[in-house]
Amino acid sequence: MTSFAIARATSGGKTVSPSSPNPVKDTVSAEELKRLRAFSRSLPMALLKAREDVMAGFRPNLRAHELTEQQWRALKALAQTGEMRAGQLARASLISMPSLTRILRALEERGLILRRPEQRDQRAALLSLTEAGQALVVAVSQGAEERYDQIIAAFGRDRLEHLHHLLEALSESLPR
Amino acid sequence: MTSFAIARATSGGKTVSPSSPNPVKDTVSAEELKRLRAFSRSLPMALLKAREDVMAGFRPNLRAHELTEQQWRALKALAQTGEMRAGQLARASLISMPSLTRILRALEERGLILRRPEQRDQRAALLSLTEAGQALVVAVSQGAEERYDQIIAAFGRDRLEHLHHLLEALSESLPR
DNA sequence: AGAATTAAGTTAACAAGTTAATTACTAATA
DNA sequence: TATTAGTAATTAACTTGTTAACTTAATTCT
Repeated sequence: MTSFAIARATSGGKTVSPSSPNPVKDTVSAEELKRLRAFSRSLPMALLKAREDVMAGFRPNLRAHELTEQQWRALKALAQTGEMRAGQLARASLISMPSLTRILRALEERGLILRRPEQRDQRAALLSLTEAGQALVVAVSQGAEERYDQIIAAFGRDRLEHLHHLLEALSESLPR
Repeated sequence: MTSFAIARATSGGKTVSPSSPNPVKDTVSAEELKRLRAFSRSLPMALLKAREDVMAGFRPNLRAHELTEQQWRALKALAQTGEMRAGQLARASLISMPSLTRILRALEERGLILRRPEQRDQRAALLSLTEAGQALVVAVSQGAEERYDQIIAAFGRDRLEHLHHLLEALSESLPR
């Protein structure tokens, strides 16, 4: 409705009409704006929306255990790999080092993880789950698997597998 | 391939050996922990990683224009749809209302958007791009399209299309 | 060995996500 | 009409993402 159309300085359209009080500007017509790539074809948006929709089903379970999504990712990675350094954990859980520092502080205060210095490299610290941390991971995992069953039932196991493969191929095909 | 049986801490493991000084606890063996769903099969993680990898190619362009990712999403949605209310914009750009409030404040201070009250509903405000905002969207879009060309070249147009369809189907198939 | 360089983590500052509470207005109902 | 319920947007409090600067320890180089 609203036409934010004015004049187009760059393209060869008609010149500013004599009655126009404004000089030529870098303005864009509404038509031009709508010719831009639609949001529906934005890959980052599509990935974000899919992730939001999927996570919506997991959040209640995490909340019930007083865990944020990122805290859960860190615990899960430690459970799967065992004792590891902060840098490793950051890469495994897709959490940046500054965020991880804060998250580990919270998990440590809750008694879910342990840190112990490494002999070889005094800069590094080795991280691992406490028994309470291990028990929590198991408990949360049970709830999470139920959600996975829902997703598989609704979306189909084969399509889910296919999606995983496509996503992996996408990441690998991208430069960098 | 991988078997995704859940580790069951509560059920039938062996009982505490007589030599064990500890009473029965909710402990979990390392074996059990590693039987948990692998991160590689976590759909939220796969979507997050793919999105990160894709966005990595867009960020330099955004930074060059002093825009955060979310500011860009808001501007882009306004460009595509035209004047709209905050609630609409929040849904279109996948930004929560509290975040959007802050983002709009920043964009307004930079002179990229306008707000005007709506007659019918005095609570609502109508948002639109200023001419500067329109020009910025066009400029950023040009850089973004170059990245899309890279992605298509590396991943393939047909696979990209296929991925879009799968993601849409996933969102629609999920409950809620 | 001593100086410069590199690496692992932390801290700082600001933007954004999440949940809950609030404000201001509109719609619905008695 | 007055009361109640609902809606749009903002604010508040806390956690996380992002970039850059900084600290400390290990490595390299002369």
